[in-house]
Amino acid sequence: MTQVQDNRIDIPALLARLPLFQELTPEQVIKIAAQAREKRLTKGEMLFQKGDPSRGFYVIVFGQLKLAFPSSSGNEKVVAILGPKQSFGEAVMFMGRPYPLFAEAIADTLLLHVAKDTVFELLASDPSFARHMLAGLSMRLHSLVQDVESYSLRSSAQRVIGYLLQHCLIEGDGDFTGSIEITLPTSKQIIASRLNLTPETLSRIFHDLAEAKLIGVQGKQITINDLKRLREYDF
Amino acid sequence: MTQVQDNRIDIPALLARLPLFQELTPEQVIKIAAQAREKRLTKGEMLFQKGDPSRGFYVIVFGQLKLAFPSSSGNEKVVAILGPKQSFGEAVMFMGRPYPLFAEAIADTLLLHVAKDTVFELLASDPSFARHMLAGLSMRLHSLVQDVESYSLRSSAQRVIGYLLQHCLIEGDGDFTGSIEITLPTSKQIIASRLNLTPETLSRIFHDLAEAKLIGVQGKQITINDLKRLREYDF
DNA sequence: CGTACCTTTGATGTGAATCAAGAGTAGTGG
DNA sequence: CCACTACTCTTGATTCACATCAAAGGTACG
Repeated sequence: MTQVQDNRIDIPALLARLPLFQELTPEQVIKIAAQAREKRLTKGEMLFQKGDPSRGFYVIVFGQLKLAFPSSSGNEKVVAILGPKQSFGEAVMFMGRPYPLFAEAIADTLLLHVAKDTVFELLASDPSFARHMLAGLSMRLHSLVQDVESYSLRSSAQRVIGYLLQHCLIEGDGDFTGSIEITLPTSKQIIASRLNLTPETLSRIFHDLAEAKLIGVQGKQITINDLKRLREYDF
Repeated sequence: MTQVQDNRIDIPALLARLPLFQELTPEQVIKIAAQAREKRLTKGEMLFQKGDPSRGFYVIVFGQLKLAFPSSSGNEKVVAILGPKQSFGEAVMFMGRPYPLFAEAIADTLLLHVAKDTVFELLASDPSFARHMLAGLSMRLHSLVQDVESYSLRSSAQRVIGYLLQHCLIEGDGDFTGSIEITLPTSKQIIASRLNLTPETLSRIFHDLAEAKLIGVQGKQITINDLKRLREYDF
């Protein structure tokens, strides 16, 4: 919230820390920063709708947003929950097609928009940028493939466990024998959709896992009591 | 089958026709061709297993193969059915991770293997190659996102219809008012898995659509009688 | 021409969605 | 600070789409 009020942010420094721009020269980073557009969103605001044209890609400075498919029957399918330092929209930009999904801020958010032209100039001048861009898209592709595997081969409980385990790796600092604390990044509703579940089903799964003493649930705080047994919970 | 016996194929000419290599100079294409390795597979043979390391990517000259996840319970999940001129394995190559799925020939197949080093040299020397590679990965990402949408938002019948409609666009040559013939590229078993269905369910859906006079089914020959009504079949 | 696999058809089972209420929990304004 | 509104989350009863199980044709191919 302190930064929201601050209109002057050190954009070059911020960009230079992103994996995507890691190997660029300071001059290149400054050039991108100069050409990038700031975009502020308040919670609940739409960044783009499905079908909108793409003019570049986005980087999240702070805040949080979701990428999701709209659906006739009101319920939507969340594909990704994104936070600071994450970028999105690259693939759509390279294909010159309209967005296949919509983006909505789920917290007050500051974004940088990097224009297509800026990217293409960089690609032409710096092969290492191309490699990073390719690596970035490859990662995205890989995790989507993982999602497809989850959706088609795993039960709802297994998907929830997979989600928790993935977030252990990020948050858990070495302490693997004891209990691990996770803070859910957003509402259970949104997480349920991300896991292709209804909120009711997610709630029941948390309940069952808690009853089996595998985890503890207290609002957004999840305690993993027995990592080993959770991994093997394979019914 | 005639080409299988022929050990001399004009590889440069073949490569030059691929979208990926479209803008390369003749010299570059010849260089790739010289460094590419031929790989022959007979129907049923594995190209790589889940977990194998990647040393480059593949291009299909002729034949057909499937990319799929193995599953403990024997049943597998087919992610892609690939044919001539299609490439695969780029993303895994760029990430330096092992394959997340396996590849199996579903017909006698000839592949070209382009080594990682070759790709990286090209990337460094030709920005247009980088753009094509990025466009290629973006397309792949886009279609995976479509798959995720299908799996999570559409019913089994809708997925089957979507599959048929997609194949109309490729095979259907303008004649939109009359009936359109489609030849399924492989067995119904594999197509069912690709659509996240059991063979039984796919069979029943074909039966229902045929009963409603929307399509005709005769082995691998599918006749679409009423494209308009098929598109609107939304139950 | 027989064996092995693909495909169809029918009967039954089940995981997760849907429907329906109630219990937190969080912001809002008087 | 407390009541008011609006969500979000939980819990239970019921339903349904699709899978599973079982068995009988078809089809291909050695």
